[in-house]
Amino acid sequence: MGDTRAPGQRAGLTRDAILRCARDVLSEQGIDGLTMRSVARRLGVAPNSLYSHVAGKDTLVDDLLDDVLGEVAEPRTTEPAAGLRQIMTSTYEVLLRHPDLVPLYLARQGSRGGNAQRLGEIMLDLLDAAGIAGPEAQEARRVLIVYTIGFAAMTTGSTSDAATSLLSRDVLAANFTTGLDWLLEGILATSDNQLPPHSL
Amino acid sequence: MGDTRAPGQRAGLTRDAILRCARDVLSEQGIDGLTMRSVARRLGVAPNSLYSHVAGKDTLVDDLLDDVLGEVAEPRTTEPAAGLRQIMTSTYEVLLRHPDLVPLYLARQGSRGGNAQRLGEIMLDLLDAAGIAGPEAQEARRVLIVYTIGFAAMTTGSTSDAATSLLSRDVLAANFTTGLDWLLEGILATSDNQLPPHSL
DNA sequence: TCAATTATTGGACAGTGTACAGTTTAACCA
DNA sequence: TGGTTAAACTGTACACTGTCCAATAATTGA
Repeated sequence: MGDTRAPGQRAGLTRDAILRCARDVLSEQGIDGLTMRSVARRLGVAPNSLYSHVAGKDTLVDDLLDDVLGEVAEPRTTEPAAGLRQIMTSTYEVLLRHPDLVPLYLARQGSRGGNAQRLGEIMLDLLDAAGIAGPEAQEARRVLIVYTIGFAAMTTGSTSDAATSLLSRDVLAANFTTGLDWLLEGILATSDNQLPPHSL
Repeated sequence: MGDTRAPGQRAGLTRDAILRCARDVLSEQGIDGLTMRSVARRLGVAPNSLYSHVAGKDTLVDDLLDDVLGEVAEPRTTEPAAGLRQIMTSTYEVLLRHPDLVPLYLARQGSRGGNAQRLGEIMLDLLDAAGIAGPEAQEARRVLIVYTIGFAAMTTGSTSDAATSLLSRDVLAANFTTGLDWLLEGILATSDNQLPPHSL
């Protein structure tokens, strides 16, 4: 650790580098191990240095969560049922890829960052194409989001629970899809323009 | 605050009093305001005193969560669909009565205390009566729990979201029931002994 | 009545997020 | 090229957190 820097000497710090590092620390040390100081230490930098690139710990975590949502694939169709199933499934897969983040999403009830907003609007567009708009659309969206994050938490969490480990990821993922289809069926059934019967 | 106590003088502290007080602090000051010191201050006691009745902050919060689950009413029937609907609805209502706790349930993925265990076993019994046992029963239970807590979070959370406040609690509660029935329908349909058609 | 246990305190420690005031570097404009 | 300005980074420090330790008073039981 001989490479101490005098005040003023640049370290080449970057908002992205900090986010990446925070993600690494989180996955290696868990949520309790994620501190400004631990991130700074791993970057070989004084804790305060982070504040030149990040507003604070809360927004760091917020940014972290929203950053990951950038991995969610946009749906490749404008057909409501298929599009919604695609976007939710992609979200579910992204969450499974970052198990450590899932409890954070739950505690903060999602994310309000740019990526979250973008995905949210895509969902509203799809719902609108199904004839669902206004408050009902907002609600349907929240149902889908809660279901997806909740299910990811179920798939992901508490490996200490003996009963859980008996269930394979695949089984749970399959159940995610069937439950999602139940929800979509129910949501889209409230629409005025009914869908063609076999669209699900 | 003249009533300082010398070391050794009893304050009549109680585990239950501490839990109740912690709940009050939580609902008034939010999760960030819930500290050992704030609870102790409100009880007119030194922070360390709490450690004679509670193992630490983590278990305090755990106990708090499980304590509230004691309010959930046991189902008044052994008929699976009705019983499950009763127990989940009661849980949902209890959660709505304690909105501040909901994010904590989410972050900790439920509760592992005695009350949680009792309720969980009642659910398994009901599922068993419907011919669902083993891993499928575990999974069905988790689906129901995640759905219920998740929906409570949706009903409860983020009053800052302008769109949300347009939806009344009643509308959301009604939606909880319909979604719950979808899930029950789907879960119980996987059973071998089919239910009589109109049992839902 | 005396001993043992328990509840409570003051004081302290390590760790947290973050503000402040400096120092160096890089960027920009003459 | 040189001088000015803005930004990156540091050391130090503060208020706050959860929790341990040793001392003390009250309670309990024999």
